[in-house]
Amino acid sequence: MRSDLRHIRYFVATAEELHFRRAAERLGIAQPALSRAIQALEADLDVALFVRTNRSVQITTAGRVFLDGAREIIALTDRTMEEARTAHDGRMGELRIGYTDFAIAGALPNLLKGFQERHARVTLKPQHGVTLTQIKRLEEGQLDLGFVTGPITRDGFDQRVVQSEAFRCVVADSHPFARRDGLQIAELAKEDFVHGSSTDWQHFYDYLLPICRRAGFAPRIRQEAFNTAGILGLVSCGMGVTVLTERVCSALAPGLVTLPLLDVDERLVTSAVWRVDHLIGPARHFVDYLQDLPPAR
Amino acid sequence: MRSDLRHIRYFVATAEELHFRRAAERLGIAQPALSRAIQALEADLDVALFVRTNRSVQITTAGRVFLDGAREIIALTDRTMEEARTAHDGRMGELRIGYTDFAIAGALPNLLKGFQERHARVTLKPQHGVTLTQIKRLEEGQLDLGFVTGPITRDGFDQRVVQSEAFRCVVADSHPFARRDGLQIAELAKEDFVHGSSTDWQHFYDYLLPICRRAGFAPRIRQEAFNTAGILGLVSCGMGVTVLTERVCSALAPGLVTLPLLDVDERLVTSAVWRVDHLIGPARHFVDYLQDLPPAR
DNA sequence: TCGCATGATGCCGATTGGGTATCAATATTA
DNA sequence: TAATATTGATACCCAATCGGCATCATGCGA
Repeated sequence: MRSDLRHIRYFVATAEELHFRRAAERLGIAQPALSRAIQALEADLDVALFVRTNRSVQITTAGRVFLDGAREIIALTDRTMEEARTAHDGRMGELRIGYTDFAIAGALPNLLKGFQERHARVTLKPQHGVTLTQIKRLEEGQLDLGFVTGPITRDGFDQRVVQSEAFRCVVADSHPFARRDGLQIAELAKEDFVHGSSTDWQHFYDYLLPICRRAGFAPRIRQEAFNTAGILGLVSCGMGVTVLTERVCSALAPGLVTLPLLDVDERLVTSAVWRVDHLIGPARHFVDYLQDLPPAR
Repeated sequence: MRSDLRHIRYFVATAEELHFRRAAERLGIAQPALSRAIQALEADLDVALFVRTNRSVQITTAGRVFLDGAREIIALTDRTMEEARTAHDGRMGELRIGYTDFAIAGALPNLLKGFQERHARVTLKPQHGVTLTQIKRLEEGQLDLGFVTGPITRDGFDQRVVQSEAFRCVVADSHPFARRDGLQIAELAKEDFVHGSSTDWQHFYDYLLPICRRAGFAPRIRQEAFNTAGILGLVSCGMGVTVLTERVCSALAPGLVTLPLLDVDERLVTSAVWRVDHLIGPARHFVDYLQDLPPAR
């Protein structure tokens, strides 16, 4: 026999009443059942918790020690269950959010702030990851929500567009293009490019390549960096040019110039994505929050 | 269905393994039983704790919240049970000890100190009480051990003598008797006596009276006080004389003189007493400790 | 002495817990 | 592509546990 919460609840009532019939009434059971339950608990512990006669019930020293712990166990159990329910209905718990460089440079900070103001008991856990990594982690249940590049069409996933950005060319301020107001994409054909690492930035490259192809060239990538900050650093050193999006370019360090690509209408979309079968707890509230926002421009 | 510790243990194992067959093996039950138990727990909570396919088991946000609490509940339960056992076998817990003025002025402090050195996890709870009060509280289970005056012969009680004291007369240093080396009890016949309150000191009076009666008088009590300190205070103010015991008199304040009663052979005994049916936990260890001491002189 | 109060025990039926067998769905392998 | 393996869920059945009613044993008070 393993002692259960039932036994512990029966014990607390008996310890408080010190009278088996009254304790049984309080518990809504018959006195013999209570008598046997306490005996079973004592047998399991191999400890006398009460000294009883047919006239009186007294609690032992061990019983008093057990009573302190028993009250804590019950309180902790009730609290744990209540917190699980609260987490289930989304009012508390962790929300693991993945984000790309484009998301964190754009709409995401304000989204997180707005949501956090509405759900103070939810703990946001932002985790950087490129799009493909986020998708994998969503599948594995390691992320609740992702902010990724481009529309995602995948079974079991749903999404909502949260931002849409024009492409921009970034050059060093010493570059001949720096004094221009804008460029045609074809003018980059002979330039050295700086880009992200071939594994992590494959997804972004798959958006950039068709744009260049239409102008008759493939970007000649001479340098790779790990993230946008690294890319921009290499560009400002004159190692080449790059193409990023308007939000990433909106707060440039000195030494860099951003140029519109006048003949490029394509935009880079950032979407919030989630697994439909995992939309429970705080994630459900976040998606509700997103749906209530005006559409992204 | 009320969730039980069994469910909580099953849940923790499942949350740690994230695989029902392996968790069931670890718990020593069949996988279908585990499946059903987790479902029952989820139904009770009305919370999804896992997202399961036939390929994978993932824990939900609510599941993770519940896991934190579940681990605490199990640890607290195990600890509480262990402490109850420890208290039962006497290694820890409270020991409620009653004492008289005679006990605390005599052997008791050293006894408590000696026991405490041997049983550091036991908390001693000394509580002053006159003999009759202590007996009542032992019967009610409010005390574990008493240090009372005189031999106690009462069904269900056992005892051991811990000290034995001669009677002494105490007078103010301005009293004519103060320059004497000793007295006969009959010399007190005409004196005003200071004694304890008639209710609380009845038990002591029942020892004193036969001694005076044998010398042909009953003490003429003119003043009452609540305890020995009060009695001695009144005596030092010249309000009368008193008869106490040697230990209480051993550290007198200025203004008081102690005189042996040369023809009184009776001694006042202080005994440790306990209920035989209540000799469990730390009380048992204390009594063992007393039995190991040399007999009281 | 009798009546009452109180915890323990006996007997029985209902409910719960667990095992084996099987199913449904998916992934892997040949 | 078909066969096989894996995995959680469900069906059926039996054993164990829990709780109720009736009764017993004991002690106290009128």
